[in-house]
Amino acid sequence: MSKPAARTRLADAAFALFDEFGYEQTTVDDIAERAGVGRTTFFRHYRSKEDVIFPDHDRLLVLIRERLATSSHSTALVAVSDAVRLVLLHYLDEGDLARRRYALTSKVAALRDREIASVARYQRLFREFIAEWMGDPTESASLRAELMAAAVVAAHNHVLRRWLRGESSDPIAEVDDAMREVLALFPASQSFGETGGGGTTVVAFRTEQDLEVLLPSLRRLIEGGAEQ
Amino acid sequence: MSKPAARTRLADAAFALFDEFGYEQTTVDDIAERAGVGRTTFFRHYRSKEDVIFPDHDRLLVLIRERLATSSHSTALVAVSDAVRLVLLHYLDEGDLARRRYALTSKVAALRDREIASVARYQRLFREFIAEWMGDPTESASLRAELMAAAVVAAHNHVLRRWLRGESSDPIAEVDDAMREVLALFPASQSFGETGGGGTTVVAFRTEQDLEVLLPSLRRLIEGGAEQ
DNA sequence: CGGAAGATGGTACTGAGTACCGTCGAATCG
DNA sequence: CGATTCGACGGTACTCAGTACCATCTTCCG
Repeated sequence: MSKPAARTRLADAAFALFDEFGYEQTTVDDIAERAGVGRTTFFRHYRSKEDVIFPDHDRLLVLIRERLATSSHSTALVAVSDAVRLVLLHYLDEGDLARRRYALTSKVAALRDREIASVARYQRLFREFIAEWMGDPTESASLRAELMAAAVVAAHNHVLRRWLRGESSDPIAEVDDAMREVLALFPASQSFGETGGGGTTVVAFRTEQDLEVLLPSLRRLIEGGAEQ
Repeated sequence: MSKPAARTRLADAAFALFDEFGYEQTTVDDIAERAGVGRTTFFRHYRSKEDVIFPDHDRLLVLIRERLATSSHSTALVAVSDAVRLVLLHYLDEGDLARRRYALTSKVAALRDREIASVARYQRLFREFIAEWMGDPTESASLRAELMAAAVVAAHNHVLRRWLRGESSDPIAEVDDAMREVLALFPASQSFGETGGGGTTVVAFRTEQDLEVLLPSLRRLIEGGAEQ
C-alpha cells in the first residue's frame, strides 16, 4: 500500500498544497516532492500543472460525443439537454473534490479561464450537433443552433454553480427544471428538422403587457408553427 | 519618425512574425528584436505574449460597464443588446487586424481559450447587470438572467464570426436581426423588473404544434404577465 | 537466467514572465 | 545655461513551467 498509484498521490498532494499555500505559490516541484516522486513523473501523469485540477475534461468530452451520437430523442435540444446532464452528474460524483476545485477557480483567474475554455468546448460540440441535426444550412438556423447550445450550457452552469456554492440540495431536480425552461424558450417547431403533421391548436391568454411588446415573440411562435 | 511609438512597432512585428512563422514558433525575443527594442520594453507595453494580440479587452470591458451604467432602456435585455453592439463595432473598426487575429485564434488553442475567457467576462458583466436590473433574487430570475446574457453573447459571437470569416457584408444589420431574435426568445414580461400597470390583452393564434409542447412556454408567458 | 517493456528519476534545455539596476534623454527649474 | 528630476529604455539575473533525453530499475515472460 505504499504505492497507491502515484497519480492519486500527486493529485492529493497538489490539492493539499493548493489549499494550504495557494495555487500560484505552489510549484510542480513542491507537488512532486510531497507525493514522493520525481518531477518528471508528475508531467508523465498530468500534462500541466492545471491538469491536476481538471483531469478528465477530455474524457467527459468523448463521453458526451458518444452520448449524442447514440441518442434517440425527438429533438436536438432534448438530446443535448440530456447529454449535458452527464456533465452535471460527473461533478456531483466528484463531491467534495468538485467543491475544492471551485474554491480554487474562484480565486485564481488562470484556472477560471481554463474551466471556461473547457465548457466552451462542450458548447461547441452541442452547437455543431444541433446544427447538423437541424440539417438546415440557412443563417437563421445556424443562429438558432448557437442560441440553443448557449442556453443549455448556461442553464447547466447555473445549476452547477448553485450546487458548488452549497445553495442547492437537489441539483438533479433543478437541472431538470432549468432544462424545461430552456426547452420552453424555443418553440418546439424550431427544434424539428421538418414539421411533423401535428394537429392545430388554438390558445388564448391574458397578460398585463402591451400587445406591442409581446408581438415579436408571438410572431415567432406562429411562424415557427406554421412554416419551416 | 524613427520612433512611431514602440508599442505600435511591437504589435506590427508580432503580427508579421506570427503570420510568417506561427505563434508558438515566435519568441518574445524575436518580436522585440524585429521591433528594434529590448525584451524588457516588450513586457513594459504588453503584459504577456498573448496581450499583443488582445490589447484592449480591458478597455472595452470598462466601456461596456459605463454604457450599461448610463443606459436608459425599457428592459435589461435591450440595454445589454445595445451594449454588446459596442463590442461588434470595435471589431469592425479594427478591420483587417481583427481578421488576422481570427486566423491566429483559429489555429492556436491557447489563443482561442484566451479569447473565450475574455468573452466570458462580458457575459458575466451582462448577467450581473440583468440580475441587478430585475431586482428579483429568486432562483428562477437568476436563471433567466443567466440565459439572457448567454443568448446575447451567443448572438453576438455568431454575427461576429460570420463577419470574420467574410460571410457577412452587413454585420450591423445582422446583429440587429440577431438581437431581435434574442428579444423574441424572452417574453417581454420577463425582462421587466416590475410590471407596469399596462392594459390587459387577449391573444389567440393557431399552430400545428401539440398543445403539450407549447404549454410550458405559454405558462411562462401567463405567469410572467400576471405575477412577478 | 536473460532480455524486453514500462515506469521512474535526473539532468539539461527553452522560453515566458519578474525584479532590479544603471543609463540616457528630455523636460523642468533655479 | 547648468543641474535635477522623471520617465523610457536596455541588460542581467532569476524563477518556474514544460520538453527532451538518457540511465536505471523493476517486472514479466520465455
